[in-house]
Order: sequence, then structure tokens, then C-alpha cells
Amino acid sequence: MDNNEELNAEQRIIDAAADVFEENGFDGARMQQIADKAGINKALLHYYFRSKDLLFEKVFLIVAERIFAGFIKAFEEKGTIFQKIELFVTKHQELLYKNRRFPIFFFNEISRNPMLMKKLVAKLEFNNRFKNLFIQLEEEKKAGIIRQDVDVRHLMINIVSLSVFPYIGRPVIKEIMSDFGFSYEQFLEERKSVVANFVINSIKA
Amino acid sequence: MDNNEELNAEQRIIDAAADVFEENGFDGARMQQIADKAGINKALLHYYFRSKDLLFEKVFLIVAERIFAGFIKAFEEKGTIFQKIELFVTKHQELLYKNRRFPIFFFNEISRNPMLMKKLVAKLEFNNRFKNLFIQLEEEKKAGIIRQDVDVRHLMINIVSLSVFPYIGRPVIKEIMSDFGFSYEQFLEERKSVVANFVINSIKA
DNA sequence: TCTACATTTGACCAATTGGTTAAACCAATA
DNA sequence: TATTGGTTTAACCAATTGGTCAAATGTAGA
Repeated sequence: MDNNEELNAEQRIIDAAADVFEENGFDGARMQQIADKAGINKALLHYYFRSKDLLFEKVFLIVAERIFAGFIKAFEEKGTIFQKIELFVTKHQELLYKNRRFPIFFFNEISRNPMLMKKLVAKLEFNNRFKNLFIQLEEEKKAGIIRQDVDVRHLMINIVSLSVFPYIGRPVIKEIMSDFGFSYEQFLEERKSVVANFVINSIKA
Repeated sequence: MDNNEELNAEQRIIDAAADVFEENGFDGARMQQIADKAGINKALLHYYFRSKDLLFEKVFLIVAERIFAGFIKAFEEKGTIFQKIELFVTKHQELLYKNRRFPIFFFNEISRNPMLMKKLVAKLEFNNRFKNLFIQLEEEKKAGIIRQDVDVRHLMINIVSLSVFPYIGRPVIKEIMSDFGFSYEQFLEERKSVVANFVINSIKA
């Protein structure tokens, strides 16, 4: 259960804290549990990070930054808009599958303390990350490849919604799928192609 | 702040608890805060509901049942599949707008304790609520109105994803929208028509 | 080896929290 | 009016929790 003994204490604390916070949320997490998982004394947590709040903020930003970086990278692939969407959705699914507990944790904590989002944005600088995508979409609109009424903002949120929601609503979808005689895992697998097709069908002229 | 003094203590407790739990989550909620909001002594909470766990479960199921009932009702409207989708999306948006804090609360608590979902399903009996929709979709497929490759399960999840996610990701979307020079409220308003069109475009033959 | 400094620990603390209890209150009824 | 039963309260409790502190341990350089 304890992390690699080779790493220094500070890194072991961060790893352990990420795990415990992601599993239990800020309010549900216990400093003692983090200390145990890191294999150190509880006082050492405060030696390195002063308080639960500061430890949480540091860990939250580290984890969120890592995952968002992966998310954003998938935006920067080359190709037609349809190819981009396909690649983008596939990459997101893989990333999400490897970090299944992250979405509900992230959105819950952000909702509890929206200031975290400001701090995350400051670290990510994704202000003009979407500029290229925006330009490309306008071009493909003019070329008659995609519908005139497509709105970049809504399109982006739509893609993310379709990718992320199944992980947020995992227990709900699990229940519904079993009603239909399917497994949740199978549903996720199918979704890799379904979502891309769904989006493409909805925007192509 | 305190609820209607006319109501009996039990109901006042339920209302107050719903509010406090929805705002802070189970772990973040305090029995004292619930008692204060209900205008009663803390001991009375235990007199009526024994423990925090039992109070939470009762309140959670009451609130979730009420909202899911509204959700499901929107499924049972008459009309073509396109009309249904339009009506369905619009009704959901209104319901969600009135219960903005519910989605993130609901999915977080369900994620923390999936057994709640089982109990909710048992109360709702929505096993065969979707049968009609399923049949209608197959018919419209045969009639060549919608695409052959449409899958009811994915379509349903897609619709819900597109409707619900903007409420779960509120602070995130708020941030992104302000980058684009738009307000979150405006974005939600636009979405009423955008989502329906998006879905319809993606499934029509 | 001695010293200075960072690291780590066990023991401890004050505050908070969910929960209990015995007594008080109050309305109905005999 | 006296009694009974449900309702409500103040006071209290044990356990947990985030956090502190002085002492111990390790370690690199003089």
C-alpha cells in the first residue's frame, strides 16, 4: 500500500495525499491516513505543508495540471476537423479510463471552492490554446464542410460532456446498463467510436 | 433563513437537512448547522432520525426521487422522436436550472456510496419506463427517419450528458466562457436550443 | 570529533463532532 | 385536576481531528 520508499518524504506525501484526497474528497480525507500511506509521522505533513488546506491545494493543482495537460495536448493534433475530433475523443477516453476517479473528485472540489479553478487556469495558460481550433472551424464552415450554425463554444462543451459524463455518472450508468443487459465496461468501450461519430454527424453539412 | 415555522419539526428538519447536505455534502455537513437552520435543538435530530447516516439517506432519497420523477416525466410526452427530444431537453434544462446544486451533489454522493443508487432505483421503478422510447426509435429507424446506427443506450446517455454536464462543470465553464467574452447564464440560455439541435442533427438519416 | 542544520518523531492539546440522557414541556384525555 | 405520552431541551460525553512542540535522529562540513 505504501509508496516507493526510495522517493523522498515530500514526494511520498504528495503521492499519498493525491490518493487519499481523490478517494475521499477534502472533507472526507484524514491527515492521519495520508501520513500512514506515505509511511511517515503525521507531524511531518505539517512540517512540509503547514496545514491540510495548503497540502490539498498543492496536491490538487499538481494532479489537475497533469491531467489537463493531457487533455489540452489532444487538441493540438494535426488534420481535418473530423480527424481531430476522432483523435481527440479517443485520447480523452484513454486518459479518463486511466484516471477514473478524477472527474467526480475534480468537479466536486472545484464546485466547493471555485477559486481553485482560477489558480489552475493561471498555471495552464489555456487562454489562446483554442485559437487554432476556432480559426479552423470558421474555415471549414466557409468551405461548406460543416454546418453554418455550429458554435465553437458549444461544440467544445458538447465533446467534453459526452466524454466525461459517463465517468461522473458511473454508478448510475452501471445500473441503467445492467437493466439493458450490458456491462458498464462494454459501454465505455463502445463509446470510443460512438461519441466521435455522434459529434461528427451533428456538425457535418 | 429558517424555514416556515408552520411546518412540523420533522418536515422542517428534512428541508433544512436537504439544504445543508446539498450545499456541503455528507462529510462537510454539520448536524448543528442543520438543527440551527431547522430552528430546533440538535438532540431532536437524533430523536427523529437516530443518526447522521440515516438522516442523510432519508433526505437524499426524498430529494433525488423528486427530481428524477421530473426527469422521467419528460420522457413520456407524445409526438415524433424529434419533438420528444426537443421537449425533453427543454424540460430538463428548466428542471436543472431550478436545482443547480443538485447534479454535483447527487453524483458525488452516489459515487461515495453506490448503494444509494440501488435504493433509488428500487423507489423509482424505471426499469420499463424506457420501453416505449425504445420501440419508437426502432420504428423510426425502419421508417428511415433516423440513422440505422443509432443506439438507444448511447443516445439516452448522450442527451443526459449534454444537459447535465454544464451544471456539474459550472465553475470551469464559467471560466472558459469569460475567456470567450460570454457569460455563463447566457451560455445556458443558448443551450436550450443548441442541445436539441445537436442531438437531432446527429441522429436524423 | 564537534557543530550546525535539516529531518523525523512521540506525546500532547484544544476544538469540534456525532451522539446520549435525564429532565422539562405540553397537549390530550380520563 | 391528575396522568399519560409524545415532543423538546440543556447539559454532557467520548472520540476524533487538525495542529503544535520539544526532543531525538541523521548528516554534511569544519
